[in-house]
Amino acid sequence: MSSPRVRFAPAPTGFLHVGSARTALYNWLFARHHGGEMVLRVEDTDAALKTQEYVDAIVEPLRWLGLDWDAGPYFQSERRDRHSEAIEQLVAGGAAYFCDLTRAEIEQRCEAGGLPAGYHGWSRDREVADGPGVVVRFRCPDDGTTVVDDIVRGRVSFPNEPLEDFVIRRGDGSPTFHLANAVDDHDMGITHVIRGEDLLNTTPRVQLIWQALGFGEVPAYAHLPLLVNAKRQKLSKRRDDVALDDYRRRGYLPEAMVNYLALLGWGPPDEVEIRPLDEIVELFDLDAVKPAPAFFDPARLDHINSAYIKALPPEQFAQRAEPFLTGSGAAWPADRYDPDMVRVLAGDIQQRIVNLDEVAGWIDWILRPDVAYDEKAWTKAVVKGRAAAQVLEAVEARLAADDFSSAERLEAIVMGVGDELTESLGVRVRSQPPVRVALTGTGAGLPLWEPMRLLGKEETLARLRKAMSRL
RNA sequence: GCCCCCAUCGUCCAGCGGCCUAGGACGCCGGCCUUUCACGCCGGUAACACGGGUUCGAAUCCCGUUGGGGGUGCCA
Repeated sequence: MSSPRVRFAPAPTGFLHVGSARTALYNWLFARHHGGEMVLRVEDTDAALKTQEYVDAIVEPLRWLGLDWDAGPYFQSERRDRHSEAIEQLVAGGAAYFCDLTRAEIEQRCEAGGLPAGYHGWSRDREVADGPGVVVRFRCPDDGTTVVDDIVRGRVSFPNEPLEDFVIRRGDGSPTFHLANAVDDHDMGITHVIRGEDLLNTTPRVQLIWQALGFGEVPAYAHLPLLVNAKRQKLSKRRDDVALDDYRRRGYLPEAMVNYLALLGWGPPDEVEIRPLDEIVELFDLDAVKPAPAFFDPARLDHINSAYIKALPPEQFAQRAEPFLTGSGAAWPADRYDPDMVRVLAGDIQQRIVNLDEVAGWIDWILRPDVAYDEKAWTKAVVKGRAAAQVLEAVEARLAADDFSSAERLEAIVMGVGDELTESLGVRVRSQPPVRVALTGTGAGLPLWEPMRLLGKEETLARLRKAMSRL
């Protein structure tokens, strides 16, 4: 294939939808695989949406994912003159005409004529003059078929008959997206239009405009399967988690997100699903994309994210977790946070979390000045724990003589107390549970010894004494 | 209503006429490991929607049915 040129053309809605992100990714993968180019074009036919905030809401998530583009961002709203020119050309050639019927009038006529709802070509020969509030409609063929050759779906035929003469210029003079789409795709030299299946039905209109404008051969089309929720409905802002940025905030890694998104509608031939992006670029192609809708499965995303988190070197893990530990929402004094602590504990934390926002839950007991006891754990390990008081007392005494320079030695000391009491009392005594609850407040957590060393001698002894006094 | 799309384990993907008593992954279940919680490892569960064709042979091709979804705007 000779250097394709694709475009990602989102509407500015204030956030980037995961479905849009998938579309952007597939465009990007296709362009990169074939050594082509990608254009970013913001479909702001409504110019009011062209604010920095709305543009950032598209651009930043794309950058976060690691997707770049070779041209743009272009703005549809900046091409208004060119669109008007195309509309004039269509009107002059008779392919489009003016219409002054309002929504209410159209309804009235339908009712009066017993027709199904919609516009039925009434203004075609009324010779309406242009003016404020007047729209331009495209004259659709009354019969025949429009054929869309789709890379994912094969040949799709649409009868022209049910197509109404649709609006290509609104009453305020702005172009609608069908018109702008055809003109922009043509002018920008787009060779492949890759987008969601929800737009498949609009393709005949765009192609009809394309032909009427004398643009020649239409681009190749590829309509990607929709991303759906558990009920198999198209993901929607109202009922589903669709904002890509929310996933970032919840601690998903961009490389995991991109990897997962690539797998919705496509799979590598060798069945190795978790792999670096450059390998996906190499293996990806549009003709291998599956046409059926794909469920955006949070459980699977979690699995992939946890795999990426586990693979992070300690240094990097600490670095990437930092934003989740230093925010204003942190439940500890800022000066207690130490990036080196996370680096040291990285391995133990990594195997226990799915998202970066879970890091805090494993180490907050070290960072918080006070222990928050989980009463159930306290009761089980300390109140009902065998010889718990003796364990705490002995551990405190021996730890007081240690310098806390070695986690291994701390482990030997605590476990040794358990073994000795087991021997002297003749029953199995577990020393770890009461110590763990005394220090962390909970019954389960990271392997205790390294964190204990990090917590420090003074703090450790204080917490042990506090637990003893609480008994 | 009309138009369009889709249909392999619960989910995602493999299979593009014989290699399929249908493969991988997630999930789920069971076991091993483990003096916390996890990780890890091993094993198991589970699908070609249905009915007709075509063919020596169909999960794979065709038609229909059923089911699901999308579209039907002066949104994109």
